[in-house]
Amino acid sequence: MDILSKVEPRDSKLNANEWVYNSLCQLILCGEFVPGISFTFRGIANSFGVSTMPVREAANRLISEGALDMSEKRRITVSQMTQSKFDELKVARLNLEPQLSGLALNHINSKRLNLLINIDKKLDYAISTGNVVDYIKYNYQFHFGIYEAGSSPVLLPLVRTLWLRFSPFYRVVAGRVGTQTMKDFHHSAIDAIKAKDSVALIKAIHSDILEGMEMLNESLNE
Amino acid sequence: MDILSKVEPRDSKLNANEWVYNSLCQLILCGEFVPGISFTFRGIANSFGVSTMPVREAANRLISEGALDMSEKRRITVSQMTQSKFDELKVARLNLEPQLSGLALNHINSKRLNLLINIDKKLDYAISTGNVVDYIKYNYQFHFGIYEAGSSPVLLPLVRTLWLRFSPFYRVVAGRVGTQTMKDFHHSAIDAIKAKDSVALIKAIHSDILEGMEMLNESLNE
DNA sequence: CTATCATACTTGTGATCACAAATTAATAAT
DNA sequence: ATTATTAATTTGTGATCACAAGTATGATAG
Repeated sequence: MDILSKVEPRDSKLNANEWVYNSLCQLILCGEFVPGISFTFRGIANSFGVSTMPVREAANRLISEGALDMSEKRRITVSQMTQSKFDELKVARLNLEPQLSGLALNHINSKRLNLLINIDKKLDYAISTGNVVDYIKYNYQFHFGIYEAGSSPVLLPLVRTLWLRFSPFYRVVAGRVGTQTMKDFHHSAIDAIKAKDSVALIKAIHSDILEGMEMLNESLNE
Repeated sequence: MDILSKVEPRDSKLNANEWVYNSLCQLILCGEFVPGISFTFRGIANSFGVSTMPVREAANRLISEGALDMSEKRRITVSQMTQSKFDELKVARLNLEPQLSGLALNHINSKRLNLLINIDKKLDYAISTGNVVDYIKYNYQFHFGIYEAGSSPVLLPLVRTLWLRFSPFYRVVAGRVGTQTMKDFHHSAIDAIKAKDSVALIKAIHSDILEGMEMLNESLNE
């Protein structure tokens, strides 16, 4: 697979293993990977032009975070979604992300607000043109554009692992049902941020997650 | 440091890196490590009698989970607690662990219930004799004796990372204030399990966490 | 054509080595 | 005695190698 073209070039002050880890995260979160696809250490190492060493560190980290699986047949695979995993992801997201957005609200300045508005525009455009990959990407950027405002040392990494786990599944479902049925619930979040209304923001994020996870759950049952 | 004596011997069917990881987790969760203590890859490798390779994988995983820090520029340390970390840990625990116990309740059979009752007895004894290390250990065993009943693939690993993060701090505070002021809020949890009352169990776990974290928070501010 | 088994190849794991960067020890200078 | 400078040592990182265990390939027999 041609990975390097979809990945940011290596920053010289970044360790090789961090570069590989960040790149794999980006690929997962932006919906480039599909559940079930499998890799090998040597294969990834070849794609990135590094030795297997930094790949082992990056991939093992993603395995421990639940984003990748080490199959019993000596292959690294993108985790498949199951009903029980999904139910727990929903519980975790609904309990953590609204809280996290509430903590971040005070740190959202006007510059970041404009950024969010801009991302949301691109999101709307992706929906109207049926661009699934862009939809996944900008939806991610919108949520973490909020969450990352306050640099929460515990909740933010936690929530990131949740997204790493469901993003590949998200990609598949979005690709199947298309973007026509997708709605954009981010406007009420933006309004809440403008009004600096913490309760309203928490509520907006909560219903956004609920709506999205409902949609995913329907696809899981058929 | 003499590590091997406090750690389970290596299971032959376990990879070296898993053995090291599990052992380090056990040491952290049972309060054997104190925040600020520092290691090196080669030092740990020597203690375990393995090469640096499996230690790197184990320690890097713990670093990515927030239990250890790669601090300054070349030392692995047990993370120090800060107020913001603590506040987020409290939020995360209160939002995840009660839910997790609720999911696990249906999978607690009478055998496991007896195990929990037994652990709680040891916990009471540790409190009355002022044995801080045992208190930390049995408190952990009690909570995860509940949580692990239902093998939750998402919430359980998540909650484990939370415990990895606050356990060393817990150890310090408990050592300072002693066990005299500690109360045992587990009886109401046991009653709820006996009655198979999900709501009551969730409430019991919630107040147990709240009480414990309140105690920790006081020590953080002085 | 199918099934069985031996062979060749690939994989993750762990050990070892090279190396630059950082820390520590040692020495010299004031 | 204290500081500045240099040498020695230790550290994490990444590459490479050996190896057992898995997978794919292909030959052989029925």
